[in-house]
Amino acid sequence: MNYWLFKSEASTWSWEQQVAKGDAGEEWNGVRNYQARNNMRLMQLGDLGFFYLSQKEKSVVGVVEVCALAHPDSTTDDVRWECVDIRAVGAFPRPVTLDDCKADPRLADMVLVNNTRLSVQPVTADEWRVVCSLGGYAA
DNA sequence: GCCAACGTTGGC
DNA sequence: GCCAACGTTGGC
Repeated sequence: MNYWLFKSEASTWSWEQQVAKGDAGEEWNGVRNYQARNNMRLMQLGDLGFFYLSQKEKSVVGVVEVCALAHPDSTTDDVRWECVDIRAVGAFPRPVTLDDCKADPRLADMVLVNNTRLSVQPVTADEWRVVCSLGGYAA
């Protein structure tokens, strides 16, 4: 079981849209970055991830689960780009902001804090527990 | 809206 | 294979 973080802009794909897809989930398409794609190729069914909103909210707002392994991205014919499907598992009672993460010494090495531009990134088990705790989310 | 950081592209 | 130019992301 590994942990991840998926970054989205609310204006492009919001948490509400993700939740509306229900248990069937939706493919996390549109990623055009090799590092992000490679991370998705490493994902296993049942892996969990944070749903993070960039730009305005800059907060982790919920938890998602990988429900389909990496497959070709339906939004392009370019065979280089693949994506997984994810489904919403639960919302954070309290969103955890980027500032919250920066302020917590236990999250000093979190990719979110150190590589702002990577849109699909790994999260360690320790970081997972800390962020869930800050968000009042019972893992 | 600006700009820093980073990734990608393409000429050499 | 290097690197300059360019494009994009995302925090501020």
